[in-house]
This record gives sequence, structure tokens and C-alpha cells, in this order.
Amino acid sequence: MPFLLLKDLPRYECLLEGAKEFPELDPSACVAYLNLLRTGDEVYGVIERYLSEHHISQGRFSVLMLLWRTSQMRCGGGEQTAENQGPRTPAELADAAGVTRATMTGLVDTLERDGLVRREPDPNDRRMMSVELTPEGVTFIKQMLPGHFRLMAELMEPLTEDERKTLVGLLNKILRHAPNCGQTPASSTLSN
Amino acid sequence: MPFLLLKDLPRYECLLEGAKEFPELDPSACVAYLNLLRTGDEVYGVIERYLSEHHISQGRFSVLMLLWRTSQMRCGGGEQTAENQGPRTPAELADAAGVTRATMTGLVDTLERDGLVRREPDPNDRRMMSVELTPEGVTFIKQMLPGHFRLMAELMEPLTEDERKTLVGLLNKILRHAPNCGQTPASSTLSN
DNA sequence: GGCTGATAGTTAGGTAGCTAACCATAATTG
DNA sequence: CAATTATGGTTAGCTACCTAACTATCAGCC
Repeated sequence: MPFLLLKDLPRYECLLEGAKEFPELDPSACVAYLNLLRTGDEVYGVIERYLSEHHISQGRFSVLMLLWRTSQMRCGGGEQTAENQGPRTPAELADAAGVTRATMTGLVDTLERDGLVRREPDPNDRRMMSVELTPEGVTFIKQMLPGHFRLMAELMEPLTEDERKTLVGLLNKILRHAPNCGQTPASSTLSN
Repeated sequence: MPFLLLKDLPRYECLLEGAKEFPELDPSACVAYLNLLRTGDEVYGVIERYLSEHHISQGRFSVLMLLWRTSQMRCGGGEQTAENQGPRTPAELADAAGVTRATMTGLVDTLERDGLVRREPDPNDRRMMSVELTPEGVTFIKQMLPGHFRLMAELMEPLTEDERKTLVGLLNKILRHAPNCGQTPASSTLSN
């Protein structure tokens, strides 16, 4: 899963040099940005390697996890309404996964091809399909999840609990601000 | 640029609940991992929106930046050897960008199609092409870079200089450890 | 009931990533 | 020198993502 990040991050001195020509260049912001993406890329790649050894991609795995959560919610007892049953139609899955319905069609296609999910027509609305884990899919996800969680734990092992909290706090500062970025000033750059 | 991350990150209580069934699940590690990816995803998306408004993808933009850096190195004077000229063949570009040669072929194809780069045969090695920015490509990258840097600065604006240093330090701890992850124990999970 | 607008899932076409294979060329070995 | 190995760039086929368009169905309105 490459970002086409430059494999060797630019050294800080190079960024200082660049700042001479581009006053908009803030070296420490660049360093933070590139390190954030690079680290994300790297950890994502580690998980992806684990999954690909078992012939599944991150995307397909996420669909299985969403469906598994849905099936767990059904087994959890209590009041079940449409809102808290978890995603099960292609549109709901796409929304939860942050991709388009068209993309979800393809993902469910290959999962169905491999026998991990099945599609059923919705009895109440003829436009809709319902996607469910097959028994094989349940077995597969249950086998994969321990290793997946173990790998996540291993990736974060270098950080103490306090450091993790610090990291999450800083990330959330960025995350909350990100949607506001680039709304007006950057769009007018080309009117130089 | 979706990771197929779950759009709504699981709440900490859900992770605690999950830890009952999966002893391998470390809740704070999960939170840190998911927040890292989610934030990276979000900031990447902001830059991507800026670029797509100008009809270019992150990948193609990175190729242009690599080539621009190469051309700058040539103009920098001093001793020029093959090693410090910067990437210019498809293989060198692919290596620097962290993608395969096959992928780079496609990227250069569309950049050439749009008149931003040109391919020249290498005079010394008949297997090789040399990829260079066209004047149009130079103009384009120069127009784009100020806005690109401004956006990076804007994204990191919520953090102070100290916080940025802290973030980078924590990220580097993870980054250095990541290549060691998943080497032996996770592979044996399926022998449960 | 008929019409209009909205929704769901899929298809088509494009880009971007991969692997494997291919052909041409260069380098190495005996 | 001939054979073998290595390298470079591209192609083919696959998956994953997008947008736009399509068909079928549903919902709302008059």
C-alpha cells in the first residue's frame, strides 16, 4: 500500500534550503506531516503482509469485520432495531467502510466468490441485498482476529501507555482540524 | 484515499469488551493504531483534494517532485556523479517512490500523455529510458508547490513546535520497530 | 392511480497498485 | 566467444478505488 511517499524522507537541512525558495514551506510542519504518513504507511504495510499471507486484503478483511460485528450484535440480545443491528446491505457497508457503493460491489463479489459471504435479497425492499458471513467466513475471521490484534499490539509496543495517550491526543488535534484545511486560501494559489 | 478504515472508530469500551474474548487485544494499542491510520488517512485526503482540483494525483505529483529535484540538482553546480543526480530512469523513480517498475510505467504514461514529462532513450544503455520534466511540467510543479507546502503547514498548525517534535519522536519509535513486527509469532496463529 | 424524485446495486471506464512474464540489452562466467 | 545471469521497461491480468450512468424499486405527492 504505497503512498508514493519518497522512500528516503528529505533531511531537515534540505527543507530549510527549500524554504528559501518557497516561503510557504514550514520545515517542522513538513517533517511532522511526512513522518505521520510514513509511519502510517509502514504499520499499514505490516498488517497488510499478515493478511496477504492468508490471501486477503485490508479492504476485504474490513468488510468481514463489519459483518462479524453485525452478527455479534444480533447475538447480543436486548432490543434490536434497524439502527443498531450494524451494517449489512452493500450501501451500509460502503458507508461504514468509507468507500463508494460501486467499490463495495467489487469487494463483496470477491468475498462471495471465495465463499466467505453470501448475498440474500432483502424481504422488505426489493432494491436491497443483505450480505452475511457464511460459516466459512465466521471461521476465517475468528482465526484471523487473534493474530491481527497481536500484530497491532506488537506495532505499538515501543510506546508506553502514557506515550500512547500523548500520541492519540496529538493525532486528535490534527484530526479535528483537518476538515477545515484547504477550504479557501490554497484554491487561489494558481492565480499567481 | 480510503483505507477502508471504519469511519467511526470503535469506542474504548467496545475494545474492552472485545478484550474479554480476545486476550491478544490490547485496547490502548488498538486506539493508537487506529487513530494513527485514521489521522494519516484524513490528512492525506486533504492534500489529495487540493491536487485533484488541479487534475493530478498524489502519485503523479510525487513523480513530478522527484524529477524536479533531479533537475534542481543538475542546476546546483559542483561535481555531478551518477549517484547524486537524482532519479531519472523509470527504475530509479520507482525505487525512490517505493512502487514497482510496472506501476511507474503507468504513471509516466499518463504524465507523458498530459505533456508534463517526456521520455528520452538513454545514450549509454539501450535498455534504459530517461524521464524528464517538460517546460510545461516545470511550470506546473512550480505553481503547485506553494499551495502544497501551505496546506502541509495548515494541517500541522494545531500543534506547537514542541508538540511536533514530540509527535515525530513517538512516530519514529514506532517506525523503527515496525519492520521487526510479525516476523515469527503471528505467522503461527493459525495452528491454534 | 400516475407521476416525479430518491434510493439501491451494478456496470463501464479510468487510474493506481500488485505479480508474473516477456523481450531487449548488458554484464558475468568459463 | 558462447552461454548464462542480471537488468530495464513494458505488457497482461488481477484487485481496489473512483465517477458517471444505468435499471429496478421505493417513497411521496397530487
